[in-house]
Amino acid sequence: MAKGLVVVLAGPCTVSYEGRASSRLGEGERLVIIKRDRSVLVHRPEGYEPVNWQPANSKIDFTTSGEEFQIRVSNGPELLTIIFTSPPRIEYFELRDTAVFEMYASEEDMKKAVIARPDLVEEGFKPFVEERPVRKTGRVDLLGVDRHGNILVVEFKKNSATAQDILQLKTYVESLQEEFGNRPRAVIAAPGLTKKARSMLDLHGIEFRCLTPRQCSQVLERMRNLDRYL
Amino acid sequence: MAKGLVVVLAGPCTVSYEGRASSRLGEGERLVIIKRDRSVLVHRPEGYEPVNWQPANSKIDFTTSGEEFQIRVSNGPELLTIIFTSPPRIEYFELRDTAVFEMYASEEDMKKAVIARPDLVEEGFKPFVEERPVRKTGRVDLLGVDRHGNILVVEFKKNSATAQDILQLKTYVESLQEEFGNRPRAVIAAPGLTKKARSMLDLHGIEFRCLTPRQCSQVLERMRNLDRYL
DNA sequence: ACTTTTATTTCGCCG
DNA sequence: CGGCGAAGTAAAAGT
Repeated sequence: MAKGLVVVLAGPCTVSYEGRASSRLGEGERLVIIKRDRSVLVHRPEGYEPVNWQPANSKIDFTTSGEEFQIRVSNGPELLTIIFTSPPRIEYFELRDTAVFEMYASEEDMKKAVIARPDLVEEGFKPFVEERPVRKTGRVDLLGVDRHGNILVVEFKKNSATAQDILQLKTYVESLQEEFGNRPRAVIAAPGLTKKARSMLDLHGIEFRCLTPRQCSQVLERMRNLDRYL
Repeated sequence: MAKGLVVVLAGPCTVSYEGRASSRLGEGERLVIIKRDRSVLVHRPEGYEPVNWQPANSKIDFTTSGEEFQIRVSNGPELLTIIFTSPPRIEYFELRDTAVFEMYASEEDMKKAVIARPDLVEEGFKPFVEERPVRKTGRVDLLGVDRHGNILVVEFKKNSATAQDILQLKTYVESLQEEFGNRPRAVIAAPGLTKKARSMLDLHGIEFRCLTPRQCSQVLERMRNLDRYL
């Protein structure tokens, strides 16, 4: 098996798996993808998931006996066996890929949505500063006042807020308390909370507002449609 | 899943995704797999998971502009955009696959095995009800009586039972206690226990029965062989 | 190294 | 259609 190569085999095969569970798949035509990290995927012609697989760094053995071409992929106690009942079509792909995958926080969009519709955080909320610097090296996502004139800071998270998120917001609140003379209200706006984060809310006097990136993108989409009419 | 054309494109591309979240992937060579059910997978040369994807029944549009070949895959609010910066190599695979995939040794199978051989949990155990609802939104895997006529509930886990599993079972026991008037015995049947789970057993009055998916699948296999003789 | 938590989870079942 | 639970979940983060 040459290095840096992705191999795709296509043909009629049976697949069996023994390990944490067992599975059997009778004869049919599938794609078998062998990546250069020695991970193996067996894909049927439909569905997102591979029907069987083996993770990276597996031991891969090829055997031929008569018409049959057999691939054994083992990883500790896990064994995947693919038997091609007639010779598969084989395609080789030399893939160079060094790019970094970046999952973008849509927190920017959440902020935009809340600026457009402050009631997403709380009825009567009036935001007035974005990305307000705090504590030498930090920024609070959004700062404003609530309906009673209390200062209110909002931190956005596109995934469930973690314990660390709560702690960070807490340090911001403490800094702002020193700066303003009294303690601002703090709201973490996120689609959820990890268990630990939930238990920390009361302890640090931080409030939670459930806000999903999905809601926010819908708000923004509605705004764009509205803009088109004006 | 009778017959299907699966298309594999390979070449230098950038990938972006907008939907529940957002992602960006700079230029690099990948495999793009378009299945017959209009699901799309973008695979890098390493790793089990596709870096980006779109599920079955997506809307797929192809556009060419100059050197660029663009694929837009949309599914409701989700949009995946693949831009090939130079023409990709394209391979077509006609795959016929009608076989039935069979998986053994799930939690479901553990339950089946115990119903066939209740002594796997305990001598004299008589199971009565499967998946009995409890507590508005929960279900206890198996409910029956022990040799002394005490109600006994069994929860199956195919991996080592966790602290969370113990807590869940505890809440079920408390609910059933309210419902039945006295506290049922509770057994967690799993191949093992995490350290924390072990320390919680006595505390919450829950019993542990070591039961592996392997044992269970052997029991079921023996039953199948027996059926063949009758 | 082990446990816990997350995920564009996917997938299936059941109401 | 939504909500919940299982998955050979895999992968990442916390302990």
